[in-house]
Amino acid sequence: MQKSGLIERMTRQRRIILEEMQTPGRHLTADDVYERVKQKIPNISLGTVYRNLEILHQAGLIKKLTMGGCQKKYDGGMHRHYHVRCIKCDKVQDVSAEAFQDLNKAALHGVDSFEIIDHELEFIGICDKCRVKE
Amino acid sequence: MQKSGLIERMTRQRRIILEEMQTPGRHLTADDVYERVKQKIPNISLGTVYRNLEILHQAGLIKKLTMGGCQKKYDGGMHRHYHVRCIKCDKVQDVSAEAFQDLNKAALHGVDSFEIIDHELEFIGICDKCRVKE
DNA sequence: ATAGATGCAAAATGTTTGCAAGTAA
DNA sequence: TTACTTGCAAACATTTTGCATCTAT
Repeated sequence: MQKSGLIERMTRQRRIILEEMQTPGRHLTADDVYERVKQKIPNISLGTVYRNLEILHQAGLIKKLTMGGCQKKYDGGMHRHYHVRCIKCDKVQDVSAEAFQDLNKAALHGVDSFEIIDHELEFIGICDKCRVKE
Repeated sequence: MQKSGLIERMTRQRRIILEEMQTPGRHLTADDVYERVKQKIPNISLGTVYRNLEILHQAGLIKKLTMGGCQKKYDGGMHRHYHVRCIKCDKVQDVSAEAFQDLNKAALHGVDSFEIIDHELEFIGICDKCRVKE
């Protein structure tokens, strides 16, 4: 992870969303964040949460996780970890990410009760065009 | 990848969807599949496509890709490859998956014009509970 | 002062579901 | 024959957007 942009304005909403993301609770959906922030700013709108999560993500301050499903999840944490997802019931379990030469085999050591079948790996970066625009 | 179940009935719709998935075109959305299959079965419904993609996925015959965005994509291909996604514009490019000790560094060799920032890795498997049910 | 941010509500997008009719085994 | 599958349409869930107002710089 690395910084790749700066926030122009730090509004109350944005600051509190960021603070909320930096606490240990992980894998928050936009709606999770909305519910949490609402306790401090009762009239914040869900649209604002979405807009800010995207901005914070693009600034490199939080991660946007794909997590297999449709609903995106956001993670303000820094420590690297992976996930196993059950092909049948969609249950997700964390995998500690250490020394993985043979990825599938290594995953077995970080997880119990899962039969590993496959994995998906996606790199995140900035393409030429967008780098120029910055 | 591996087989992990069998299809009970092979309807015309299911067979043609599967055939369509086995051609080289990759990263098809449900709607892409719908459009293609409609050329052979004009009155097929989108719901049927969704239902069958899920069934084929659970049978281990096709992969369901997360791909970062909300829209799920399906891949009938067998050869392993990864993706780079631009954090800004969401452009996706394939990465050939060979010898990657240091994953981010290795990705650089499979891709041009991207600045790699991070990656997401997700394992897919079957959990205890679901294995028992089978 | 003003570019950017907000709240609200409506729209767009993607996916799932209930049901009556149809079909593979 | 019958349990599974289909097409259709409506329902759902999630995310995005337009706009008038507000606010951090």
